[in-house]
Amino acid sequence: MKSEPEAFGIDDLAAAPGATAMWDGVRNYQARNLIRDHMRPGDRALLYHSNTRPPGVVGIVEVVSEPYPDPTAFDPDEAHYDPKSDPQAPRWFCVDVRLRERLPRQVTLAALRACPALEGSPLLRRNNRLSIVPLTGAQWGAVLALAEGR
DNA sequence: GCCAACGTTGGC
DNA sequence: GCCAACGTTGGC
Repeated sequence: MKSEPEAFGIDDLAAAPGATAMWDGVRNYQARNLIRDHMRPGDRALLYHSNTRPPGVVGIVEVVSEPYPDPTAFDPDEAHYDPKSDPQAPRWFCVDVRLRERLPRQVTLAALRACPALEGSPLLRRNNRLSIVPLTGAQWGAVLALAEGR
């Protein structure tokens, strides 16, 4: 799960009550489908900081809610307001996530690119604009191995 | 339904 | 700050 730390990063999540926050604002259909159709309580995800120097994976979060309609889509005062999302037929979904741990050290995009086990991951596709990408178990393990310096 | 214009993302 | 990629919009 990708976010810009300037907007909402691992420090913001850590500072939230219960280290838990609503992962809102996803406005991409592919990412929406991943949330709505695949995320369930207990699932874990890597937290990735984008648009920062250096970009990379910084922590592990846990999904702690079922997917539910993103309330920020209904609120004209919200930056991600979408008048086309009808509360009766919500277009956008979110989940609540809780910070489980900060990685002992950030796994930079450069390190991810240099890791053979991650070759072909959608995360590393050039100009990846998906804010949520799926990982295989092997890829998950490879990222954690990098974080632990193995 | 096509496609050009436009806006956004995000690495560098 | 630049720029490539790509999703979205809207005129036709």
